[in-house]
Amino acid sequence: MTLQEPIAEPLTARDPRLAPWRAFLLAHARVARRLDEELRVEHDVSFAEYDALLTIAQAPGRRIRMGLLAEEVLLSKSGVTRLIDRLVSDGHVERSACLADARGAEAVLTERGLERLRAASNSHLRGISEHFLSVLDAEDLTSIERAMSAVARQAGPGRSDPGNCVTDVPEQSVDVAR
Amino acid sequence: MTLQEPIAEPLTARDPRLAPWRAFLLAHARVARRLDEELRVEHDVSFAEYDALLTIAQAPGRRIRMGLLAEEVLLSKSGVTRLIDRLVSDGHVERSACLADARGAEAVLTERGLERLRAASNSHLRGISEHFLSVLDAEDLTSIERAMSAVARQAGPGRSDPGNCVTDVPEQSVDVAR
DNA sequence: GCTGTGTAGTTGACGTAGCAACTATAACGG
DNA sequence: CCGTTATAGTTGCTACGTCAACTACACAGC
Repeated sequence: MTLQEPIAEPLTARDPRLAPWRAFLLAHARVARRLDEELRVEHDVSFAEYDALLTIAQAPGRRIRMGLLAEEVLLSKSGVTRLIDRLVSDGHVERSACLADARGAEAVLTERGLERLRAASNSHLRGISEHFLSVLDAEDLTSIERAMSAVARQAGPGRSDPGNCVTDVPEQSVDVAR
Repeated sequence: MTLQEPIAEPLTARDPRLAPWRAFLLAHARVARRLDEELRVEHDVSFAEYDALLTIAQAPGRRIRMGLLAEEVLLSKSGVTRLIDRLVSDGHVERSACLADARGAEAVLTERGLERLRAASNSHLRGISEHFLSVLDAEDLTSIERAMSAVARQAGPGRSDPGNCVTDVPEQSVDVAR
């Protein structure tokens, strides 16, 4: 189909195409660990918590439904329940009943949560620069984005109902970076 | 250093260079989840267990020191202890005292473990093809390998003593794929 | 050879995530 | 309206992984 047949041969354990795959796994493991560690040490926030805070901050009104949050941060429903539990007890988030749907709950970012996010985003973005972007040139970045998007699309959504593949992020102005 | 200055500006939350980063995270999360799920459903083995079995199988004599295994599979020492505990109770691995160092222990692959690995490697390699390689052409692969290796190198080893960056894998003939 | 320091691996306590079961509400059909 | 079915979140149980403390041995240097 492309230069070489995409699936064709069963692929053996020493196929050279496994090298990029292994590099991909290794790179992710190392970078994720480092960023998580940095966030914890410098801001007492885990990577998952940071991701949740950021997602809530970017949502309209700085509030988001639990289910939607679960999709955004790639966690199960119960995982999100517990993550929000922690953020609530830290005072970073408040639970709020959903007006439109009495079953629903929303996570609302508190002022404290926003401050924490702003502070953490500084070092986190620096970490991304340092551990990821710094060794990649513009060409790498376009290539990676295209390839990784294709992979993500191919692998499909991570969990829950397949009928709800929300691709559009709210994209509100937050700019926690500055 | 490259085409654009490596770190330069502080990087804001809406920098376009974050898109590849996000795609990278998403791709990893989805593919890793899928592969793990497939291994569990089809062969009752987790991704981590598979990785350990494979690493042991590739080591000389199909046995490996615990510490070395920890580095290879990107786990803490205690993580490996427990992983091997599980594999031992499944009958896939045996613990063996180390002749050269009485403190040490080795994990030895059993016949059963090797069979399991062979079976699992079939579907696992198929999964890698399907969820990762199938959407990438040869050019993508070289690009990804180079970029990801650079990232992994930059982020440094995941844990433990920095003085022991073993890059050379034993590379014994095993070919569990066929 | 004994003592002090370093290293290999295990264990205990804990944190986090997942699945399945459950509760409460919504939404639909008659 | 009322029963049926679907959906949103939470909870119990369990699996897995980490750190810190611990045990046992190795390897100096005297």
